[in-house]
Amino acid sequence: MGESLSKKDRILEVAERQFAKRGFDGVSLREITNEAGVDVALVKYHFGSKQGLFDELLHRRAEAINRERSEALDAVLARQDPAPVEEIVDAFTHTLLNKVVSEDPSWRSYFGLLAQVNNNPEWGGKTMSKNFDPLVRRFIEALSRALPEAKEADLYWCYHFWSGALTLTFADTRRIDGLSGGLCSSADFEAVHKRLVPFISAGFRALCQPGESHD
Amino acid sequence: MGESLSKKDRILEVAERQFAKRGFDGVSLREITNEAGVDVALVKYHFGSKQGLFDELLHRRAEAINRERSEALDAVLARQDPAPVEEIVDAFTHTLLNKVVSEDPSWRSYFGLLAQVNNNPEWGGKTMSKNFDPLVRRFIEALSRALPEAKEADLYWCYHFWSGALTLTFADTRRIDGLSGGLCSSADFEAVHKRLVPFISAGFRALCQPGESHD
DNA sequence: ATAAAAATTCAACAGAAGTTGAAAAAATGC
DNA sequence: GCATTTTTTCAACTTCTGTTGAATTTTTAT
Repeated sequence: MGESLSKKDRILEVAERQFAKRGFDGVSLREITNEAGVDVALVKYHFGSKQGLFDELLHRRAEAINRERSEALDAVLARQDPAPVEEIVDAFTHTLLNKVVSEDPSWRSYFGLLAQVNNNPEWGGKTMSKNFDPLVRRFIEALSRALPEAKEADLYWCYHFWSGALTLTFADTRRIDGLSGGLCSSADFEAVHKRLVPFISAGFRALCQPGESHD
Repeated sequence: MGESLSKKDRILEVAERQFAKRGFDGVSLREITNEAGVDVALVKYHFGSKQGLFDELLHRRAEAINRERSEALDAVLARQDPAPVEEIVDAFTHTLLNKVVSEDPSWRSYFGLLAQVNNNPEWGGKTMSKNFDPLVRRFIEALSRALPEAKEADLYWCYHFWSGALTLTFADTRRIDGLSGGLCSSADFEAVHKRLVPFISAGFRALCQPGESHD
């Protein structure tokens, strides 16, 4: 059989892609189940509800991400602690971008999903926090050692900007393609990786290193 | 009289707030018209369709924003051209943040709306481009003069990161409130303003000033 | 082989969705 | 005051929404 995925997995795969593209309310269960070639009722059986399906999507890859990122941070800190800002920022970022560049395309859908969630004013904050804040705190602590003069609030705001930049990247709106007249491509995640780390690191230093006065 | 707005304007006001909070597909016309105290059919009469209402919302404030930002840039460049990166970045940013801080709360809804649009993978890129790209190009040209060694692609990517950071701010997800243990507040746009400009400016310099080394 | 459990299908409901044509009301111009 | 246009209401119609109970098939374990 060419299609060896279970019906449950087919639902997950299609739902991930469609939710990422059109948002939670922008896709109906029937659109998902039709594309997956299964009955609508299976959603209730396997996931309880539409919201249950969405939550499962979000959760199932979050642990893997958190583990990989945590290990990447461990590796950096094992070599040197405090570590350079660039290396900490890179540990947080390259895990995601590598997955998008090299591995199966479903990861790209997942990060698109995260982009939707991260910018959702209703429940996005809570959902992101539940899945990722413990890990983020580890990174911020590492950054706080790398930038010993930093005020804590500044570190959180820097992370906020960082998160926004990364998120818009994963949203993959193709706006930059037209804006740049074809010079840049929204899907060129290698180009992003090369630039995001120094960009964000410089931002952290500017706000969190002594001598820079911002208030 | 407390309520002197026309029915058309009441629809616009409620729709702006609700779309910003829950997205285009997350709100029904009846929720909007009920809250506004008008008949559903008025949407078709005044705006043609739900999409027409949304487009009108987006468009009606875009021109004012573009004009103000353009004048802010003019003022900076009149004083000095090439202008310092910080001043150019600030001209782009403070127009929005000032409106959110001081003026009527509907602006905050509008920027929340922009956050929704900017991260929409389906039609967000096209919509943002149509409304804002000509102005963005002016800013990028000014930045290109401020950073004469910059490669063009780097400038566009820097703008992309910048846009993402600003956008997540306007999404106002309150994630940072919990993450920071109450140290930061998602709604504290003054705190953002104080930090965003140096953060983004440092990013631009890091990527676009080749000689500058930061280690 | 058979009984129990898991997975899947079927048909439907009850409500909500965007849209719409026609009638009524209000505002406008003369 | 009357005719015309603009605005608003009313009622409905399809289509689609998430959800669900019961029946059926498939798998698993014995």
